[in-house]
Amino acid sequence: MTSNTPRTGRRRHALSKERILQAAIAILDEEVADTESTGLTLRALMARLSTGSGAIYHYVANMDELRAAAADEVLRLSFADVPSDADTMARLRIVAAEIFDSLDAHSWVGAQLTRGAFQPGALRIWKVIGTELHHFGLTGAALTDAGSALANFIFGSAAQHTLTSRQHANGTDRAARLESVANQWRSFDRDPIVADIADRLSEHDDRGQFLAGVDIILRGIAG
Amino acid sequence: MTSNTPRTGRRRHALSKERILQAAIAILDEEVADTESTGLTLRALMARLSTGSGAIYHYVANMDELRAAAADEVLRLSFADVPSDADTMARLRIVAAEIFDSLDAHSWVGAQLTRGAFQPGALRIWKVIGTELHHFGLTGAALTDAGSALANFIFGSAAQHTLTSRQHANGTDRAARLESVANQWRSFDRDPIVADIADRLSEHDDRGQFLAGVDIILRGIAG
DNA sequence: ACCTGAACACCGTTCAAGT
DNA sequence: ACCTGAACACCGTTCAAGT
Repeated sequence: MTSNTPRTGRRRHALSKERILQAAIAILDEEVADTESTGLTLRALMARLSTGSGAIYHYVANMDELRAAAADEVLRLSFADVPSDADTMARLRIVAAEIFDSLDAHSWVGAQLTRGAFQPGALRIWKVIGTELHHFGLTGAALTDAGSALANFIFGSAAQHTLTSRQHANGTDRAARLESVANQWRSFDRDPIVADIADRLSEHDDRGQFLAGVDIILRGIAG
Repeated sequence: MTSNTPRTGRRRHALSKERILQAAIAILDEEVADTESTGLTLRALMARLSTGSGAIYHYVANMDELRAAAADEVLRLSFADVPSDADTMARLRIVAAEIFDSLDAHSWVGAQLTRGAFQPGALRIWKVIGTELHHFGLTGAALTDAGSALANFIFGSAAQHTLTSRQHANGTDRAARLESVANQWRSFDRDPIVADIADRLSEHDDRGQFLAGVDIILRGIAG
């Protein structure tokens, strides 16, 4: 950012928390292989930054905190421009769509949000929802009940969506992956209702289903 | 089950998938310490069953599959008695409450349901919800939209609830843990809306909030 | 202060060998 | 068929040592 480190022509890229965070995001974005990827690994981070473990631990408390920070960073960038003129419900719909697109572009974020311990990304989502619902006029238990309905739906959708996210392997495409999940369901349980759900799963549009869910909940809140 | 292995008076407890599953559940139920527990470990399983790794791998494909099966088993037992006379919405409320109580009694299940790969427990929940919504008269996209709203809300709530579940450490009680989470939120973000949510978090009743969320979604579906 | 890298205490999984 | 347990290829984290 600032114009120091003018020494070496090809500067040594001094380490920083910010640089580590960006490297972590880059690795996680690339890591999405057809196989169940290992995710972000300290050793992968060391290789990319060509440094040792001690250097990284000088800036980061531990790997879990780094993973949580990476997910939060992706979400932070996703709340770009919510028009202030729209009404609350319309704004919540826009925010939800932004979150979905962000999760879809970075398939690992959904899984990260429901990992143990404190997740700043989850708090970020809670905050934007809570703010809008407050503007809508809700307070107290009505606000937290409505907020938890919407936030937990988003967390659950996010975690599920990690399995079928767009940005996955180069080899297998989304349709093939959806069909494979559907087949798993069908072979695991022969019940016709499961077959029905599996049929729709393999043909269906995740984004549309997510937004339909948001609308159901907003209707339940307003109604 | 059958009356064989009559040889040794103190029978050697022949290994089986069922016995491994029960041991895994027992370990996970006990593992809930104040510290972020490691969860189920192959070596812990070996110690409890006093056997080697090869013996376990003879019955189980891998640890992830075992963890998924353990969560599914807990959920299977939770759908005890749903009265057939009640109407669909009432039955869905009862089913949701049963799921919550199950998650609350086994704090690890919530986190497990949103882990990678195929989760039979998630399919089980989808199935019971889908069946009820089908009885209600929904089909096609209306059914999957409503089902995903309810199912994903449950998955998200489950994952969040793992952090504050009743059956946790012996030392720290639920109230203290909730207060600590609330403090983490407050110190992470000074925004008054966050403080508001944190206040209610530390005093509030998870079960009531969960059921309120279910009611909001059911209202959105019916409305 | 910042960085290196060996060492440690763990993981899950495999597999030759026993019965 | 069922089980044993050493060996392997990984993890995240710590820390004495360098600059």
